[in-house]
Amino acid sequence: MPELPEVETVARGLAALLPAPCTLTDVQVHCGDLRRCVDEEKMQELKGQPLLGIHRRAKYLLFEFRNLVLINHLGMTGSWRQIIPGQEKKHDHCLLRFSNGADVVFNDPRRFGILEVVKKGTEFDHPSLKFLGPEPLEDGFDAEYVFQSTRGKRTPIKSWLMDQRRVVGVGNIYACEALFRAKVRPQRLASRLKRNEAQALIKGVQSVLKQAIAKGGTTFRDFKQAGGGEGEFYAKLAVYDRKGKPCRRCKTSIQHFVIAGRSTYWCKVCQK
DNA sequence: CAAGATTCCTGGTGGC
DNA sequence: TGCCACCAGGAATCTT
Repeated sequence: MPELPEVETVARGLAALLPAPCTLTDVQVHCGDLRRCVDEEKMQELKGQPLLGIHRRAKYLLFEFRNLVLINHLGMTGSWRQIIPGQEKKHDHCLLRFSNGADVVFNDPRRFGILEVVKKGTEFDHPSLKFLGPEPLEDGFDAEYVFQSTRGKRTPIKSWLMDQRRVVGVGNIYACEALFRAKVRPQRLASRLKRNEAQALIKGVQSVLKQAIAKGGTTFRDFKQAGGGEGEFYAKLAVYDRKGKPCRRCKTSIQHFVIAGRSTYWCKVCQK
């Protein structure tokens, strides 16, 4: 599922397909019924705009054009791929044609994705982006921040980690993996996190995200890179989707239960 | 007010 | 083999 490493991988893949200078020459919205209905008129305003860059903020992709920004969220099953005309598939929602000859298509079977055009400069005022927490791989996500902002929070640390207002980009898979690396049980209340554990958690989050980016993300069922390739981090997972399998550290059987409706995996020996 | 539950959606899977 | 219940989960919305 697209979390930070997967979205970063897609951003890099698209940037490679669409190097500057590159202008959007055509927009086709085939089926705009995503989580929020795609505003086709606004999408058409992108036509003729030079593409200046493709960036990631949290789990959002930002296509920066001269005057406008296309905000895209992959949801659960969103993917971009390059096609040659006539190669459209089921669940292709939108096609972007560029002056370098590249046609890229957004496909999303489960339709949890978002495509929205906003004026450049207003993208971070968008309700979906306005209240996002710090990037986990940038300054601001440090032990002091984690320790202070978990005080008084009577929610499991795993839920805290997945709350995009606290820190962005961490979803179910990497929350499980980061907590394993930090040796902290996912069900521990955030308020009970000690200072040294906050430090360990940061290290766990950052190390797993960096390694996953290096492997092109994790393909679990759906995720595809911009080129259609699969992420190779699945083989490196320590706990996620490993119920009953031996812990890579201590050989104890990996446990599975549900926290806040989300599948959770952990080692009862390694994590305290 | 915060935190948990529910909702959206489709394809893949496992059980019978 | 066919059918069907169930599961996957990011984020918005609802409920407690």
